Amino acid sequence: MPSEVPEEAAVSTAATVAAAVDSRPHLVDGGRRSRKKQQTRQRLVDAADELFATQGYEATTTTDVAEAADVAQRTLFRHFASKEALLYADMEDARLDLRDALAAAGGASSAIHTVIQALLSLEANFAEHRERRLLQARLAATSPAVSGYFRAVIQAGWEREMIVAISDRLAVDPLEDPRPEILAGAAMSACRAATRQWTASGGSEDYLGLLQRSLESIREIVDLRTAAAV
Amino acid sequence: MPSEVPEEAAVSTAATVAAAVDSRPHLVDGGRRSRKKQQTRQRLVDAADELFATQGYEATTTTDVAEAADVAQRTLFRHFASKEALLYADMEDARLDLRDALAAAGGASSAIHTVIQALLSLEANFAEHRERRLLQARLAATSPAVSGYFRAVIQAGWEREMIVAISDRLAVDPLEDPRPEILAGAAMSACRAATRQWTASGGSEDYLGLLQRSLESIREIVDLRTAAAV
DNA sequence: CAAGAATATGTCAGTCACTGACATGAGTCA
DNA sequence: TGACTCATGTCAGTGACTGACATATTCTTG
Repeated sequence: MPSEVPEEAAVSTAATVAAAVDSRPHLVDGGRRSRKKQQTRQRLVDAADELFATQGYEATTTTDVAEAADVAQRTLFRHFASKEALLYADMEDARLDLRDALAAAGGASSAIHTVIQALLSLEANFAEHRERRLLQARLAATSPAVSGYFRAVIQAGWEREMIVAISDRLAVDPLEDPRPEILAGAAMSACRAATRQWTASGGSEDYLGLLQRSLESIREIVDLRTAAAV
Repeated sequence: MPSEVPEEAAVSTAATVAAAVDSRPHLVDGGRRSRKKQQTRQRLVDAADELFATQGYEATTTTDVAEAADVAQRTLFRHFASKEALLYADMEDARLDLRDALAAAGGASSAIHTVIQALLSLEANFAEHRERRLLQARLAATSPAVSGYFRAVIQAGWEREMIVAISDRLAVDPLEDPRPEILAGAAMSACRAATRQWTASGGSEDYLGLLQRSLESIREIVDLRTAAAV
């Protein structure tokens, strides 16, 4: 078995969930200064999307993006921690949305229901990002750096949100009880599978339906026998 | 939901499993030339382990490792695709072992049983790598690059092996049916959880027992209710 | 055994993501 | 207006990784 690790040993408790809603800098609008900062950020994201889409991910340098956004490369790295973070700029918000959705779905009858309900509720918000998500999927298909970032950062971050919510709800210690982590891992795998199907269809299929079917089939993995078919 | 991707659209079928056993260059021993090459490789791995353990991962440069192994840095990168690959040098072998184990466990009553059986059978072989696995876990805890590599490369590779084996066995298309991927994701999360517990104990607890308990609890994730405790 | 083909390694120069330090200028606030 | 904050520019790094070419060792073949 591979070796892994606490990922971030001290996970915050759900008590912090409600208080965290306001930690989204680009939604608060202090004044001209922060407005300009957000404009710069947006220009960078737009420039990156454009260049990634036309030239490909690897072929685009961070200097290219910075110049297209008419800022110094140094400025790019003051807004984004990495080249990959540019592509997944919207995902930090989505993670906080997931946190809220998990809290809102806390009343469900079982943990798996909470998770499914929360993830499905997110999809409504996501319909608007169709183009961007197709781009992300297409680039992840062709660049190991992108798919690696997705797994290592985005997916891991989402799993952590679920682990906190689930273990809080079950009143278990996620360092002792593996079940929250397993459920979170299964849920994210279901999301990946749904996204793969959706992407393969070029975005034409109904994503919500695919996701729902995929998430529902988590229940079946215990009884997969040779006889079974789709 | 995050966007992801085929990971490597065309997955090989289980038909290739048997034929792949001999694809481990450092086990075949052609003559003096390949023997020397393997010695160089081993010196690099040993030097890396030593330096990573004493100075830490980030503080060790690839040039440090190369010099400690008395080769050029360029030679290091002819043997290993990345700095992280040095640390997880044994994992490529382990993946092939997993492939064999999955084939061997193919007769189990259900897919989840096949997976559990295969993973548990691997643990026997792994007892010998105790030190190295503790090091890997410790470094993954402190370095995002390491934990990211683990998730993005090692774990993803193992999941692919499981997906191929499971979907072959169920005679389903893994691009259409999400269940093999979900099961694989759940299994790897169980492995991570077990490894985390084992690492937290400093390697003193019985890893096989932890892994078994963790893998068995995959069955329970469907029925997690608030009432339940450990 | 003496070429000659393969190939593992060394050397060197280069690319690119990312960072620390310092300067500057626009935005904010008393 | 004047002091203070902070987003940005500039510049000089560092470090992982790569292509190209030279060299030396090993394998092969006549």
